[in-house]
Amino acid sequence: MPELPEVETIVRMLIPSVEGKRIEKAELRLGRMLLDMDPGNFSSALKGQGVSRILRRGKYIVIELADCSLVIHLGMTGQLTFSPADYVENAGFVRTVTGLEKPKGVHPVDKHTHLILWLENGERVLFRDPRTFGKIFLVPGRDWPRHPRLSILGEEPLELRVKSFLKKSFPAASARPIKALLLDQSFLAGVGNIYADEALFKSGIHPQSRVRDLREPEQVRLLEAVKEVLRKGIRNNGTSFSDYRKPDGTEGSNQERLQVYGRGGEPCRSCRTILKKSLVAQRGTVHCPTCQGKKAARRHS
DNA sequence: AATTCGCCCTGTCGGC
DNA sequence: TGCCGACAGGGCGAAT
Repeated sequence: MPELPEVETIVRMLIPSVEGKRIEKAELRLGRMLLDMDPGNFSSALKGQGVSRILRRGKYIVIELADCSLVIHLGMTGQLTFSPADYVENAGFVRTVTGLEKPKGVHPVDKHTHLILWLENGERVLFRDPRTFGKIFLVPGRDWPRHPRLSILGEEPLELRVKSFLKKSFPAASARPIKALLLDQSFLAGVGNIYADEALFKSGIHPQSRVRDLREPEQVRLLEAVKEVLRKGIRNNGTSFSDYRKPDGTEGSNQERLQVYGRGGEPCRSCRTILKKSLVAQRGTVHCPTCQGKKAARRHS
């Protein structure tokens, strides 16, 4: 599922090929992906607009245009790809510098392709989402930070200073499991199930620990771990555990470097204990009973 | 007021 | 082999 590192990777890779270009036509193929707007109005609002800036806020992709902003959330299985002018739809083979090859990368337009932004010269931005948990909406001008979906977002994990953030925003009396807090987008914007489990493992904290039971050193360790696993995710171009793809259609590589997510029943890479899968805050959760137990907490202090 | 629950959706996988 | 239920889960609005 696309979380902060995946969305950041997509944005960084889209910028060089899309910023500064003009949208000739917007083709919305599944109306219910669009929020609060008539699909016809949407297409006419986008037509002819230049892309001035592409950025990320939490897990949202913001595409600023001349007089409105197109906001996209990829949900669980959303993909945003760039299809170059010479991309051949459904071609069995394409001619490349090394000869005839099957086209790689960008997924052809299929029944899961819900939005096509046609740029000049036949270039396209494709939004594809098999499970349709994604969302598309339009915000007037550059006012997207005040849109209800974005205004509730907490701080950007990679921009905050840990100590002052904790002082200001850590709900020290909360009885919630710490993992629920990490997933709460009004606390931190952009952390999802993968990086929450990875950060808890890295800091040696049990996902079910109550927020109020974490002492300051643990809080600091956890937030530093969040930043580290997110930066590592970005370095590796995101985690292609299932559907996530980069804008060129290829996979990231962070899935090869995960310590716990998706590894329930396998041995811990650190201590060989069998990793335990459970349900925490209604989310599938994997942790190491040894590295993230009470004894581990003492070991870290 | 804080927290949990139910729902949306479809491809994939394991069991029989 | 084929069918079917379980599962994956982000975020919102309702329920507790």
